[in-house]
Amino acid sequence: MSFRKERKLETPRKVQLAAELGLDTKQVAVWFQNRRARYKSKLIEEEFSKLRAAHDAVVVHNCRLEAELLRLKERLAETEEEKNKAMAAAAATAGGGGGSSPSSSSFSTVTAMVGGQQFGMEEVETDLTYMSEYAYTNYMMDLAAGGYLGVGGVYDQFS
DNA sequence: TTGTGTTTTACGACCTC
DNA sequence: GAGGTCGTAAAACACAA
Repeated sequence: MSFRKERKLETPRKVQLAAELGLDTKQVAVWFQNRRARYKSKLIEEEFSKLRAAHDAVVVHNCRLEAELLRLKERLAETEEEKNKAMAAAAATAGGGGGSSPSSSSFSTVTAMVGGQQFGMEEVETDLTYMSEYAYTNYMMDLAAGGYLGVGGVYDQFS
């Protein structure tokens, strides 16, 4: 009860407590030292738990962002393919009669929203260059198999 | 009963004021 | 020098097998 009120003891209080408990003042002092140590380690443990939870949430969020990026990359590739086909068809039907300029193609206006920010095709392409396909593949395979490794497992793969 | 893990008590080494 | 933290040994305790 005394420890709840005061983490450290003044000498008069220590002497008083020792007298009340029928103990040596040294025992009271040592008890408070040990009690402070336990209290401190408990606080550290709680702080660690909070940090770990925050960290795990960030890892999961990162996985989702990477998955979203890969989906965009795939969509980009499909769009590019359609664009090339359309341009080839246009060139074939024009038959050298002078068609429209390639730069006027509607495909050049394709954009994507990532994290609330709008990117043009080239920007998305550049960002996608840096993403980890390995991490994404493992993450999606785990989800598909119903054997999601948990945050720790995913984290291990990233680290 | 016993092996094992956890908690409590006590101490020495070192640090700070 | 008094009193603090830190690391650790030993005793006490809890509990599953």
